[in-house]
Amino acid sequence: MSSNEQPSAPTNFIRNRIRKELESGQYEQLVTRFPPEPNGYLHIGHAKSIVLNFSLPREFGGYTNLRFDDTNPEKEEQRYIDAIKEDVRWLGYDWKNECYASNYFETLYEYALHLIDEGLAYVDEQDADAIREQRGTLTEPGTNSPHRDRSVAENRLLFERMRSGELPDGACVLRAKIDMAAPNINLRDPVIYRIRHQEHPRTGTEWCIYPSYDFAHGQSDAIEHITHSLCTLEFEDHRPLYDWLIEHLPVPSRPHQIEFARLNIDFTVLSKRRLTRLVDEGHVDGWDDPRLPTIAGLRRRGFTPESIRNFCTEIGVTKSESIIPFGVLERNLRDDLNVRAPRRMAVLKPLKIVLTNFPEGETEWLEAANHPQNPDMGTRKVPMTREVFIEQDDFMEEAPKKFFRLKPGGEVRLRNAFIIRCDEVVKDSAGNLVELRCSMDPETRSGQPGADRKVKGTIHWVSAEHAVKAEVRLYDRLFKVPHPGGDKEADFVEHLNEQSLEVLNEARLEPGTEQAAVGDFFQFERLGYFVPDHDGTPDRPVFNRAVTLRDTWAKLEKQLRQG
RNA sequence: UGGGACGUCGCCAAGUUGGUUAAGGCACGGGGUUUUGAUCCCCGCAUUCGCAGGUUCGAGUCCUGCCGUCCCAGCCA
Repeated sequence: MSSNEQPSAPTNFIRNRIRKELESGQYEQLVTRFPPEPNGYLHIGHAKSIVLNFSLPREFGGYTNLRFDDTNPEKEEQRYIDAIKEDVRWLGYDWKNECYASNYFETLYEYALHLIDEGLAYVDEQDADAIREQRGTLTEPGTNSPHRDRSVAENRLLFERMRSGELPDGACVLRAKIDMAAPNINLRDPVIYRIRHQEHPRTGTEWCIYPSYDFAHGQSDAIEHITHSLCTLEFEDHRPLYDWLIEHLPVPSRPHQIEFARLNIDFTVLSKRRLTRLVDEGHVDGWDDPRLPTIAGLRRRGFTPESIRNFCTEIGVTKSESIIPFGVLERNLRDDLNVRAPRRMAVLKPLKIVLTNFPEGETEWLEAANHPQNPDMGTRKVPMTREVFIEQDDFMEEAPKKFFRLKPGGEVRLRNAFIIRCDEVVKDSAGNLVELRCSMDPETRSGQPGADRKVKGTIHWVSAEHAVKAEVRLYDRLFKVPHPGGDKEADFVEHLNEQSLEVLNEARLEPGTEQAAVGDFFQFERLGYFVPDHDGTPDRPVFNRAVTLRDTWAKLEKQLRQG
């Protein structure tokens, strides 16, 4: 097994319901669908839906369709269709059928005609404002449209004219005739077709009328013989309409809509509207910006499909709305990469040290394990020379007692090498730290008898002569507040964290690491998990930090600072 | 003030048709191992299920009434 995926899915109300239905023989196989609208990129919230929709049939038998809900050509584009397919595949799922609501436009049109013939739909040529006013309010019933009781023949004629293209946008709509006094506003004669002279990414200019979500979704489910149409809570109020249409139309099957709570994560936004704004207004560098919770962004950041799937399974599926800490997502990445990522050494902010008793001009190749707990991952040789770089953070001139790293006169182990002592701190005339002069204890070299001598700290390093210079990008939360989208007063972009990206230009990698390709991942020991970014070039590698390691010292240090 | 839904430990979340001591994960605290202050391993962590009543031998699970939160008045999905 290449990953450490959780063995069993936790139980949830949808799974329980399906198990019971299967036991009572209500249907022979489970058919679900993942129905994105191609008007933006998929994000981690979609991943929750994807994992649910694909894992259920996988467990109980059946299959999942990928269906593009492409009923609004004003916002939909082919590039989004392509990106969505790539993201679903990357997450590890394969759909049975690639479907499009637009494939059913002709059938849907016939269904509309059927409703008209049954006296259950009518054409209304009032404008949007008039229709809105007649809809009533949350506490007052609506009033009937003056066109509500047109004859079937007239409705047919008008609807055909809508399709013919002779009418401009907004000239009229087709409405289902249900009940203007219904307490559920969705039942107050909802609009089911509107005129849109707009080229569609799939059907081109074939149509100038498009079905609304309500009219297209359930019927598409029925056409595809979807048994369970899983969607988020905000559609709960639409279920009566969903059912009404299914019951009044000659559809080939009877799907059931079940709603679950959408995913919320703190310090980020998870709505396509807001993500689109961040991209369009240039607050981030495209849909795959590593700070974004988009699938493309998470992938570029260094997240693995396994970690995202595990996360989605771990958080569960319920009807209660919750906000998951971003750290939960990060921990899932760590858990996955901890067992799989080869270890390397890299120094983010270099501090030069000279090993005064190490022979000048010489290189010693030391053996280093690629994974401390997994010998199967093998070993590699790392070069040691007289001059090496260590992390600036690993040296303190005036260190607190709990600081286990290097300090004047103190000892520390160089990972995979030997123990050194800091003999001298060299500064320039301005008092800036220039380098450290240290002596090594050759007896403590890894593999030597003296190697078991204990010192408090072990730090990572790279040979100054061999290290490869690289750019390393560190990411922090995109927003400064836990719920950027929940602020009624301020626009969410005002809460953007301007320090969410930190670019390090002086990082040094253990030689060989620069050969890595996009898709590879490493643990840079003591620092975190890093992946090559596609912005990198052979002579200028670029790495993204996906996530840090759990850092107990940082936590302790913070506590000490706060007293 | 209409309709729909939700409310179990700091964060998630199990709790079959009411039946002894309210799963599990994360976080947190303590201890052990460790050449990553990482990982890993132990141990601890809700007399209580939004609140108040009621039914019952027995209720997180049933009833009643409150309280709180979210969604709905697009020719968006």
